[in-house]
Amino acid sequence: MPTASSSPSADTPAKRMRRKESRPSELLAAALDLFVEKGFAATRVEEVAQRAGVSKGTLFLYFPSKDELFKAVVRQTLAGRFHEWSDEVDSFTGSSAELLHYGMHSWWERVGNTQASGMTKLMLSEAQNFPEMAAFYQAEVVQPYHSLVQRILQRGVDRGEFAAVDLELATYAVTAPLIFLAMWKHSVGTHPCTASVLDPLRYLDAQVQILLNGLRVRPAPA
Amino acid sequence: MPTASSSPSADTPAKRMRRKESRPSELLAAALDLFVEKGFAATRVEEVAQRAGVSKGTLFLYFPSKDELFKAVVRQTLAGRFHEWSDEVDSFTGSSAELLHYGMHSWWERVGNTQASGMTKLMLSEAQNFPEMAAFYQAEVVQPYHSLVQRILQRGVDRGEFAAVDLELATYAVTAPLIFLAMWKHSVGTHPCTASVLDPLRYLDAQVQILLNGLRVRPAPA
Amino acid sequence: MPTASSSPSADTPAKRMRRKESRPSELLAAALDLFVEKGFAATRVEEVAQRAGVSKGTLFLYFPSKDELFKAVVRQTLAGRFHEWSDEVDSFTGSSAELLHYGMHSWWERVGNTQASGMTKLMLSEAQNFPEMAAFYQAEVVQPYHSLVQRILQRGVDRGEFAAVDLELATYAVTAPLIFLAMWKHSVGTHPCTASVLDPLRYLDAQVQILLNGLRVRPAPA
Amino acid sequence: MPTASSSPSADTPAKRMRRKESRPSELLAAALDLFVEKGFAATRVEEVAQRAGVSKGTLFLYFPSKDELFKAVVRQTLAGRFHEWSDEVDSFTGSSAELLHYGMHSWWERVGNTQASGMTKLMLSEAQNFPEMAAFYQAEVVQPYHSLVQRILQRGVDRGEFAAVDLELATYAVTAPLIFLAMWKHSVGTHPCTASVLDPLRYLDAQVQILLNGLRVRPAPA
DNA sequence: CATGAATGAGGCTTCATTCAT
DNA sequence: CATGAATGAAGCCTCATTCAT
Repeated sequence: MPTASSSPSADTPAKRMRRKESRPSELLAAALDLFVEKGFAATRVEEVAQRAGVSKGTLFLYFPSKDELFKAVVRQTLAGRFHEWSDEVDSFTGSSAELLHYGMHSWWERVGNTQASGMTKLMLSEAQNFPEMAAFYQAEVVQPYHSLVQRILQRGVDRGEFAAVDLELATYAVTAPLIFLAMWKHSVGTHPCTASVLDPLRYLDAQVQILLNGLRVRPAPA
Repeated sequence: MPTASSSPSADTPAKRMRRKESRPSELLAAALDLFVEKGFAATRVEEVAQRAGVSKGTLFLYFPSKDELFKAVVRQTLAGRFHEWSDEVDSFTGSSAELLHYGMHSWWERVGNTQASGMTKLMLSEAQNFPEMAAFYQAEVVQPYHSLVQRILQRGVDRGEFAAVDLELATYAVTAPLIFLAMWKHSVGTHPCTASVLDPLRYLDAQVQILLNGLRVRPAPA
Repeated sequence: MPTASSSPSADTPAKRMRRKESRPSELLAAALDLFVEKGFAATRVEEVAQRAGVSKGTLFLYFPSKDELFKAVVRQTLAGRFHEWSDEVDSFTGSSAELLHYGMHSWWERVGNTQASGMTKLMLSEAQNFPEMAAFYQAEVVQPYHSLVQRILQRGVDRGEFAAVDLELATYAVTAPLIFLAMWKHSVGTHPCTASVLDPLRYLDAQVQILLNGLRVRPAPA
Repeated sequence: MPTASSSPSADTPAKRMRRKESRPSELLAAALDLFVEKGFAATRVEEVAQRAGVSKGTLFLYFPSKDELFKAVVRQTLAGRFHEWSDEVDSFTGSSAELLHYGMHSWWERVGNTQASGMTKLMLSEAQNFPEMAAFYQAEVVQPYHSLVQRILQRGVDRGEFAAVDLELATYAVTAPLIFLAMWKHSVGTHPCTASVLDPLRYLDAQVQILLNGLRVRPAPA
């Protein structure tokens, strides 16, 4: 340890360099928080930069505009998680009722109860102003999600566990409570006075039960 | 009365028409459209005025600020319709299953399938930025709605038609598809490519069925 | 009194007609009050109209613009009073010291302690923005005033009552306390906390005494 | 160090010069000029910015609003100079008559004959519209000034140089010519035709003489 | 690369002025 | 003549974006 060259002395660019790689993701995380919290228009880029610990100008080194920052947030938050979930469905060994229950609770744990669900709200709210983004969201998020749910339902039908209902409608039936929870969490759910009224987990359990009743679930044939 | 030639018919290009009586509602209608379409922040007051056929300054003769215009839209669109609906519930003579079906389809006809549902989306999206407005919405819209649904469900329970489920959760179960439809209609539903995928009426029917199954509806005791 | 034709029945234009003549002066009075109270820019024409009991449009029937209204106020308030005062000086029979005392107290009673002094303040404040008006004020008010004061002083000198001072400077010495009182009355003097600190009449008395001392007043030679 | 060629000399037309340090004072100077010249309401912030050589937005980096800019001008121009003046009074060794003469001429050199006297005019003119500002001005400018003048007069009385007059009134007698000069300089005094009529220094000399006569000045007792 | 001072288009709001009734 | 609803230019202020350092 001859010289303490690694210590961040006054002008050492070490600190900057060290974090250069992570700057975009830090900015995206800050932007996600603020967009979800305040909406797109009400969020100022300077706030995003501050929360990410950089200056306003730096943000524009990584994202050419506020619009592009928004698109990047959507892409990062929602892309590339369906592959993993699809594998889980494929390798699931329990009953389809259990799979449906597992899937919906998984969604809550991994999406609904995280900032990611804020993006759902954000897309639904601001999609109109970003047609390009809406198309992207439709193709990269809505469609994969839809397929995934349909595969779960089809599995139940194929195995004789679910009645042969209209899969399209049933998919929406699954989706509605998730949308509802996402919206609830990020709107009225943020007010303390109303926050304790709805227990999301109990609500999800009840929804699964209703859905299964609606699907006239039967035990897997022996 | 062959031709009402003296009436200032619709297409009259006359400027400076004096119609103080109808201005507020025209402005509110224009504002509703644009707020729903583009969100609060992205809507410019000049656009609202233009769509209402007046100049920017005229808007401020009737609403002291953009915020107040927004509040007025909320009031006009959502408040004060629950009294009528409450009466309908009181005087309903059919089964509670029919009442639930009727209520949800009524909502679709009178709210969901109109611009009014856009305000639901808007409130959920922008409420954070208007704490005062959020409180108003909670008190004047959410609470009355909640009470109304609970009364329907309680009626079924009291008459032995519905199982004695958790009314709070059941209310959310009723609400979720409505929220879903409202969000769907005003986001992805506006794109032609996706518009035909979901038939709201069939979806509602299916939801009612699922709910009734979930509530283990039984025929009214003979 | 055969028929009560003079009673102001519903649509009788009598009331309007009766006051048509006085409209301009009512508007000028209202404008004077408000201009003095709030300044030119901060006074809205609608306020002036309201205080005069007419509508905004009516004001523009009598004055083509807010600027012209201001000019009219200046003209009306300050024109044609010097002739009367000049006569008073001519016919004054007492000593010149008494004349100076009388003149300054007269000014307070007729100008300083009325809204007219507000115009002094107003001209001093806003003259820059109305070069034309400033010239008018200079010619129609300042010059006549100046002449009047100089005649009083000259009278004292001619009669051996005042020392033969620089009349120009002496005129300003007379003027300063009047300007001071006018400004004081319409600025800090309006606040209750400071209003009672200065008694204008005592202040004027003291000023006259100082002036007379300064002019080394001597009794008129026997 | 023959030539400082690298320094950004005065005439550099470069835009986006970064001079955070000097911006506030440049803006304050520009604002002072314009406020004095045109009044508060008639001065547009963009004018102030232009005169300071910056853009509209830059002004708002340093002052959060036009009102605050005005307050800052008042603070910088008038407050915080009384301490220095108070010291001068304490350490003055001449007669009280000389002190009075010195004080009034000092005022002319340091305030009356500078833009600072424009703020006096401005406060008197616009104070009504800024109650908060008026209170600040009263506390930070009027009161200290008043105390200072009274101390000068009291010194003369204590030393037997001045008659024991009403100090309150005497203070106003001292103040009136200063107010008069300030108003005169910034209203009619700006017009060339009238500018040469009054020589402020001679006027002040005459006023001092009148005051001293009025105070029945006597030589300091031997 | 990073900074943050500077920019200026654009939004909300006011209000003098117009004009159909 | 009188009204007051309507207009639109103009002002204050914000903030996404740029760029000299």
